[in-house]
Amino acid sequence: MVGVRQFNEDEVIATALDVFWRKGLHDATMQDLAEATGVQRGSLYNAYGDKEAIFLRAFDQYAEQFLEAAGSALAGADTTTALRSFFDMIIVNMTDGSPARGCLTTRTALDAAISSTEVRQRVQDVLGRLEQLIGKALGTAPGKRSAADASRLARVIVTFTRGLAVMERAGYSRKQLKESAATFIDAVAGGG
Amino acid sequence: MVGVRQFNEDEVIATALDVFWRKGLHDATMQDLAEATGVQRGSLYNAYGDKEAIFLRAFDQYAEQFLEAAGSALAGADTTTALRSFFDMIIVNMTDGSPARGCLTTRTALDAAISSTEVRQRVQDVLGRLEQLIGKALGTAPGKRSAADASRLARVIVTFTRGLAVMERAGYSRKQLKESAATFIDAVAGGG
DNA sequence: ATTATTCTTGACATTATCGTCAAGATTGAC
DNA sequence: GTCAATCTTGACGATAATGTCAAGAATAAT
Repeated sequence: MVGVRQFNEDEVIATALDVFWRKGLHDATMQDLAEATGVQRGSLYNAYGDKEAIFLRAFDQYAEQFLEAAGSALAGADTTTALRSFFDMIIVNMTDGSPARGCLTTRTALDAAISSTEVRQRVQDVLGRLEQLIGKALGTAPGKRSAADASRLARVIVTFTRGLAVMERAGYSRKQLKESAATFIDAVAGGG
Repeated sequence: MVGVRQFNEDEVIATALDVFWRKGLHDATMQDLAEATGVQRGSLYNAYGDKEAIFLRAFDQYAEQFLEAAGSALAGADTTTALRSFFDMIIVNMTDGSPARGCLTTRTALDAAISSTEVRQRVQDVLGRLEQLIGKALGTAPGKRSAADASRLARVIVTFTRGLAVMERAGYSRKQLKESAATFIDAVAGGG
């Protein structure tokens, strides 16, 4: 290699992730990325092609972190414990930072109409994998639930997490979100 | 009045609502509004001031329609029936049109970070009123539920509707959304 | 040291949007 | 029919974002 790259790619992607998380794919500009990373616009274009390519890398990094954290949180002894730590993780994830950054996946999903197929695919992929993780966690509980029920319930739970992300954007506090999550868990773990 | 306005304001606002619903507050341009309504940009600025003022009028119209429809749907005999027709209404509302328009409130909530206080206020207001409507519907059921429980559950239900709106944007079909809603209703109405 | 390659930099052209304004058109009131 | 107020129209300037490019800087390999 000659004329070697002057910046650390991992650091740039991590910083880009923060920018996208705070502003969203659509609203973050190359200018924003350049300022945050300290890498000039031209260099970013040279290195990655365009904004979306940077986003995809950043989003992939985010998705891995997120799904791993979800998997860990769901590894509780019983369903209720697993769901409690899972929702705690989710809610902290979206209410962290000042101002809170919200949920990147949800924000990106809402931009669906103006995003490329690749971006939409990434969102679906994360939600699908999350659903799988939850389904597995539900499935391991003492078998009073059928596999089909576990699947359906997993999707309901994923849907509810998306709802929490919207409520956060609408101004609900971490405490309020936690209370709703607790009520939800009681309802589905108790009766479903 | 002299030099009278050449367009019907109600029609313009209704058309603007359609544009905002399809594109979102942020992505709809005055150009879009001008083309859709047949009223020139300059005239719109003259009549309303700016894009947000038009949005607020359109959103208010939307909110009234929506909450009235929600109220009617929730007027069922028992809680389960009420919730079923409510979710049917919600899901049709967000999957209607081709391509589907999604949920305006949810989309607007996600734009929160870049919107004015007034816009955010409108979103909170709709969600709060919806929560009230649902709480009332739950409260009228044979009193096996305390008022506090009904409140908490109402917020959970609102949150779940927001989740459905996100899932719709992520690409889930009307049928899938209805299945999730049915599972959700069974869980909360049965066990909660 | 020289070379060839790659990266960096700043400028450029393009496109889109915003909001404003002056000139012209329209119309109710007298 | 004239007047005065209001609306309409098209043009304008400002700003911001995109993506491209040529010239210069940096460096690994020889």
